Parts: sequence; C-alpha cells; structure tokens
Amino acid sequence: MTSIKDVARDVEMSTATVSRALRGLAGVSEETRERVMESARRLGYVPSPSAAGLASGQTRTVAVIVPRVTQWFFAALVQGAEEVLRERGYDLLLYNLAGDPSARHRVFETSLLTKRVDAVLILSLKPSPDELERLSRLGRPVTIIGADMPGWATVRIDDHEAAATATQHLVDLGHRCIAYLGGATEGVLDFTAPSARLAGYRCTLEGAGVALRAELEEDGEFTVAGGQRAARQLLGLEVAPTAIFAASDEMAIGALRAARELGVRVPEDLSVIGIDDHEMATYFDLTTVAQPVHEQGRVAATQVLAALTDDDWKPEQVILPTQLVVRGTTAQPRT
Amino acid sequence: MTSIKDVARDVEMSTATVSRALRGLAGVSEETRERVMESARRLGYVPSPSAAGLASGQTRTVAVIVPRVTQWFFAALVQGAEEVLRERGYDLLLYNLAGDPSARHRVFETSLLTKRVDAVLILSLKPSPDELERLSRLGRPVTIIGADMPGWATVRIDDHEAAATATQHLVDLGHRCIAYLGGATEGVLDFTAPSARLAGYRCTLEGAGVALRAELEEDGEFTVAGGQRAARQLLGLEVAPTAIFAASDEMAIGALRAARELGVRVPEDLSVIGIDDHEMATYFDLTTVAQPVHEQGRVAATQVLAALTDDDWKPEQVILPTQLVVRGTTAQPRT
DNA sequence: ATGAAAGCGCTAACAA
DNA sequence: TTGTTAGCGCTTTCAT
Repeated sequence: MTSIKDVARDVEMSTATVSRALRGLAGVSEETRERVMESARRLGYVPSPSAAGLASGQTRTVAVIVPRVTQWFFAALVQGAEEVLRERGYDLLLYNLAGDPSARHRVFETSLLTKRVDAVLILSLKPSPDELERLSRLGRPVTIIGADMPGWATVRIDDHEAAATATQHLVDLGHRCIAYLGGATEGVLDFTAPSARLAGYRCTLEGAGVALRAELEEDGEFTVAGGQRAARQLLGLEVAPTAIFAASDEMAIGALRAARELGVRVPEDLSVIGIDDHEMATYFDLTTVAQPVHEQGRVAATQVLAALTDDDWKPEQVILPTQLVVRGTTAQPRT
Repeated sequence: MTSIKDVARDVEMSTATVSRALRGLAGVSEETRERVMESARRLGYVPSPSAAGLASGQTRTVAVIVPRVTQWFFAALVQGAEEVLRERGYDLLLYNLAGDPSARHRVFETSLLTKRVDAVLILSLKPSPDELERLSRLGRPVTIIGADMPGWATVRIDDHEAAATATQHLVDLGHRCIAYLGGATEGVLDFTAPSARLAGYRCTLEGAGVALRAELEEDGEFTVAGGQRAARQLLGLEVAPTAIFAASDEMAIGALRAARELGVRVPEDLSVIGIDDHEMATYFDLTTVAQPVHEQGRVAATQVLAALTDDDWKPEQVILPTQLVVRGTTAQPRT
C-alpha cells in the first residue's frame, strides 16, 4: 500500500510538503503541487483516514442517528444529509435504531460516538435529558431534526402551524366533526411533532367554535397499520367523524384503507388529510400538508458542517415552510 | 481525553496488557482483566478507532453502497445489514448513489473505500467490469446483493423463478394476454433482476403456448411513476392486456393507479401482480411474489463478516426463496 | 502473564 | 516555500 512517504520519495520532497499539497493548503508552490498530485495519481496513493484522524483529531465523518431507515420520511432525510456530506467530503456513519431500545442505549450511553465522528445528526428523535447531557459532553456539533429544543441546533417545520393548516382546511370545507390521528405525546421515544400537531388541531377547532371530543383523538402510532386500526375505531363511533386529520401521511393512508374496508366512501362520506407529502401520497390522491423532507436533511447537514468550520458559530433553530396540497381525499361533508 | 496510557498508569501495568485485557484476548489473568475493566470504566476510557485502525489495519467498519435509500426495498436491505453489523460491533458507512453518476464514480474510482473499511456490501447494483476490477484490487471481502456474478459472494432470489411464478399465476387464472412491466436489461446501471425476470416471463408464456407480443413488454423504470406511464400505454393498446405482471411492486402500484385513472376495474377488467411484497402492497391489496428483503440484508452482512474472520472462507452464491402471495388484484379474466 | 519498544501513516509546530 | 521533528493512541512482535 503506497503511503505518503512513497509520494514524498518520488517527488523528492518532505512528507509535510506532500501532505500540504494534497490537502490544498496554502504555502505550496504551484509547481510543487502539480508534481505531487501527478505523482500521487501515478502511484495510486490513497490517504489513510485512520492516520489522518489520529494525527489531526478529525475524522471527516458524521454520525447520523435515525429511528428507522425503512420509513420513507427518515430515508429521505438521510438522503438529503448524505448529499451535502458527500459534496463536502464527509462520510456518513449510519446508526439505525429500528425500535431496538438497546441500540439506542448503546449509541448514546457507551459513547460510541466519541473519537469516532466530528459531528452528530439526530433525525426525528427527542433525546432524553440524560442523552442531551452526554451529547453536550461529546464536545462536538450536534444538529437535531424535528425537535424543538432551545439552545440546540435544530431543523424542523412549524408543527403547530402545519396541523392548524390541515385542520383549517377541513373546517373551511364545512366539517365540524373532525377526528385526529396522532401518536404518543410523551415518553423518551417522543419527538416534538406529536404534541405540537395535536395542539394545532385543538387550537384550530376551538378557534372555529367546535367543541373538542376526546373520543375523536386516536393514537395511530405514526404507521399505516396503526392509522388503519385507529380509523376503524373512529368510523365505528356512534357519532362518526366526517373528516380525519392524520398527523402523518402513513396514518392517513391507513385511514383510507380502513374506510375502504368499511365501505365508507372518500371523500363523499369521509375526508382525509395528512402531513408530509409522502412519496406515495399522490398515488393515494391524498390531500396533505407538504413538508420539505429532503431539504431538512440538507439544511441540517449544512448546519452541522458550518459548526465544524465557522469559529463564531452558534446553534440556530431553523424552521422550514409547509404547504397545503389539495388532492382528492378532502371535500365538503354531505349535507 | 483519557487514553490507554491513563488506564495503564492507573492499574500500574503496561499499555500492552491493558490493550489485551480490554479486547478480551487470551493471556491475561482474570484478576488483571477485572482491574483493567474497572479502571477503564472509572476513568471513562473510550478507545480511539483511528489509533486502533492505524495500528491494526482494521477499521471495524463496513461500506454499504446503495442506489437510493429512499426506496423502501433498499432501505430494508440496509436495515437488515445494519442489524447484523451492529450486533457484531461493526459500523456502517453509507454511500447513497441516488442516481448521481459522479457519486458512483467517486465511490468506485477514487477508491473512497481504500483504507477506510474492512469490507464492502453492494446493494442491487451490478458493478461494471472496471468496477469489479477495482473491487477485487481492494483485497477486501465484497458481497453483492441482487446480482448473479459467479466467483463473487452474492445474495439474491431466483429472479427467473419469481417471474415465472407470477406469470404462471396469471396463466393459471386463464389469462392469455399478459403484459410485462420491467426495466432496462443492459447498461451499467442494470442489475441482474430485470433481464432474469423478463426471461422468466417469456419462458412461462412460451411454456403455456402463448405467443409473445413485443408491444406488451414495457419499461416501467422500476418506479411508481414509470409503471403508471407504461401501464397507461398498455391499457391504450388496441388489443389491451387482461393482466399485467410488473417486475416490482412499485411499478405494479403505478399500474393500479393508471387503471383507476382510465376507469379500468381491478381485478374485474385487469389483473395486476408484482414482485417484492413492498410494505405498501397490503394496502393496495396487491397480489405479489414476496421476497425476503430484510433477510437478504442480514445474510449479506453475515456473509461479509464471515469472510473477515474465517480463514478458509470462499465466496458463496446464496439464493433465498420467494413466495406467491395472492391478494385482491388478480382474478380470472372476464369471459 | 506481562512488558518494552517499534511502528502504523499522517499532521502540525517550529525552524530554516 | 520547504523541511525537521514530534507526536496522535493504539497494536503487535519479541522478550522476559
């Protein structure tokens, strides 16, 4: 394996100069740089990240912690982040928790990350106080996507507003009996979205003078299957809703499925709206509040890299815009 | 940052012994091992992967190269692989090509991989001869998922058989005018599946004494949108097919969408079958030939790690079974 | 069972 | 602009 020494010998220079030339640092004559580059190419030289990391303390690697890559939403975030990282020459170390509590424990507690990565990207997970403590002890930039944590660098949408937009759309159509499909609003595995979206739903209904009914708020676990189960429940109510606002498109898709099962026509008998603009949303003709998923991944990666290079960097809370996308699953209630 | 030296000093031993004790190597007294462990814990010692990598030449990291994480199929493979890697203490470096040719070029050509990972997992990509050449020069274990490449370690399903099963299902139902939705069967971006599935389709039709019609074979690009476009085309034919076999569930979903658009009823006027058993398949009530996606990721990771540890390891071609899953999108043709 | 010592391949501070 | 010289924090012979 050819090392920097081989290149140095080849161009008859010190390894220091070769290192500088290869990394594009200042203080190297143009001629030298070219000779070094040419030699490196000719000899097939590839730098050793381990050696560079050991000597410099920088790994040019970013850890991305994701709840579950198989969910389109998280995968899209990862993809956005990966693009930016790659462009800037950083590698992406993927930690997929996939619902395994021990995996989460290991990543955070046993400081797997120490000395291994330059920065950390946390996708749609709300770290516990203990985990936050460990993260800050890491002494490395951390950006969190989808959480509202003052003092930390975060990227998210305005969940309250997004939910309000969705609910208002239903209200504007004339619906008064509107159910909510959400998820757990507390617990370690929670993130900001569920509670903020629930609040947005409630506020809007109250603003419209509609009384809240506890039995119209169901837990759909943010999955298709959970949404289907919860919607089945809702549609079986004595006073069934004429519309369902699901806090995620996957739950909304589950609701559509439940409606079909029960012979409830959409949008004639039931309107359904989600949040996300999932890649499949268009194929279900689902009305939704779109959020820039891919872009959030990009912004988060950009932010965390900025923290690595800018000296006067301080954590920012970035909020990206959402947009109502009206498709075919919402309509006026039958009179 | 506490290093191995600090621990050595603390237990009044050499760093060599501490290193051995920490890694569970033989030749360390039980008492010493316990003292070392305790001290390491107390001092909050975390080993440096860079240093270990530099000294040992092993990074305990595996590169996973994936065409596009946002596609459920690939994400599920990644998740399967990640589980196994994590269990065994390996990290996963994700390279997402996402259709960016320069990304692919960079990963393979500029040997981003050299000195960085112990092994490589390639998901559903058929490396070009040039890329194969580079991979073998890596001198590291490589496992390829979804390709049929004798001499290399591969994990896949029998694509020919899967396609035959799907086609035969339609034939058995009485269909004679069966269209095929596939993808490019050549080019660098191709993998084994498209051509093998097309062949399985053709063989089965011929076996059933049904004449092939070129206009019934369409390119759906293995995406929902592509499938929809291609199916629209097929359904507009003068002699339109009574059934469509899509080589992937995503294309099948596109076909369902096209049928709905055109007022073609499924399964009354048109039967649709896919391959994969995509997570959404059940919500579309899609008949399909299921393949063990997650499991293929696990097997591939297990295989590549075995190569790392077993001395007498040689590349194996693993083929995992598929299974017909009949749901509601296939039925007898109307007479 | 343990230790001494020589690197692994690079970066960075200091000199020249 | 370039070179010299120490390491970075481990692992791994080779001794003992």
